[in-house]
Amino acid sequence: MNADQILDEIAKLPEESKELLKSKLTEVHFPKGFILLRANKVESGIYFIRKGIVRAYAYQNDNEITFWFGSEGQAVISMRSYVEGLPGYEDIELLEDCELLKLKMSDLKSLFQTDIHIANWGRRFAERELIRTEERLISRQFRTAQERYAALIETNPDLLKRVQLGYIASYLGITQVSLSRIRAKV
Amino acid sequence: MNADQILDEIAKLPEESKELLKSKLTEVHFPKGFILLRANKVESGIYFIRKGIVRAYAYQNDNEITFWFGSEGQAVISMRSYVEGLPGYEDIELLEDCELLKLKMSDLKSLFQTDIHIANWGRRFAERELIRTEERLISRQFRTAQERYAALIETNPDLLKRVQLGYIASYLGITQVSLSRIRAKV
DNA sequence: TCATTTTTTTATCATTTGTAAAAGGCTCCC
DNA sequence: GGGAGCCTTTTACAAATGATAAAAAAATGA
Repeated sequence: MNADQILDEIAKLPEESKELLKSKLTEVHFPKGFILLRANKVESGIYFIRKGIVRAYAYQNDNEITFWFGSEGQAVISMRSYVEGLPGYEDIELLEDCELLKLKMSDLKSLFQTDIHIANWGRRFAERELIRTEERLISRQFRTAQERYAALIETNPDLLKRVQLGYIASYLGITQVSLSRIRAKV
Repeated sequence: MNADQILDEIAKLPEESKELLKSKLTEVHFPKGFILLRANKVESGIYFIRKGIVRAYAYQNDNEITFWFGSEGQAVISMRSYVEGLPGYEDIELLEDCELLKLKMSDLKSLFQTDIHIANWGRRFAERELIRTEERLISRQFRTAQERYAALIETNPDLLKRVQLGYIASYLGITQVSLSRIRAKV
């Protein structure tokens, strides 16, 4: 996935604004296992995934909980750092070798002040993330673990092939043993 | 709560832009029990709560699930209508007589195209809602029902006084019986 | 390829949570 | 003051999920 595709997917931009935004992107590569963002740290960058898959996780007491997966086209970002300037709660780990586009939050935020198209692009970005987050919340509140697993297979069959079941169980909010039981039933 | 307070709380606006936005607000009153937004309908308005408390709920099979409460200062909005132009999943019911400020999405969206300050205000609005939603999701994924109840008392003691426990149990993702058990323990 | 490590499944038991039904409280209105 | 209706709590039982341990399967690396 290239920069144009990623930016356009969020919201169409006039050519001039898009070039402006693209000029702030730099390509970076990191290997599988690399920790891209750190919990309890104010992060200053946003990354867009050109290739690869990542997970966000945090600790509750002593056990690690995976609560997000990102793959091609998605933005890797500590929302708390981005929106509130506070340390985030999540580590982001690369589950494959990744090609990423890096954007400094400070660059983006100055563009917001001077280019109305980019300000609206940023608005669309937040709105899309909001809808995604709301859908995850509703899925969690309304569906049983079994239904959530079925929905995941439906909407994101890739994930099952690329991510180990322990992480998926954690994402679904159940133990790996429970996920195994669910898989055995179906 | 007045319009200035509500708008400023989301993000500061230059006086001129603020007056522009305020000129699009109209005050409306509805009684307790009124259904402000309807599920499966594309909604065209945003409401800000001056006074009162409301809940969002939806149906899963035959049982109703409350998944959001809004009170003074908060925006009542079908995010799916607002962001994607699609029918929302939620009914919004007023739990008290309410004083609301109504804003047409169409008015807001044209201001986004012409006033960069309002575009950034709209961006901040989405970002703040995003953080709130993310926090609810994380609370749900990381905390037990008992911890979520304790957190609710801590951060929102008002709610307990203004909303009946059946709705709160549903919001916490447990049955009213379970909530009773939790309350008995503490 | 074989040995080692990691991941997934299976089995058992303990705990939590849900369902259904009953009882107790509270409020409102006549 | 006393019902009627709604809200909340309690109880008993059933179902689902978690914890732990161990076996089986798959992946990794020398």
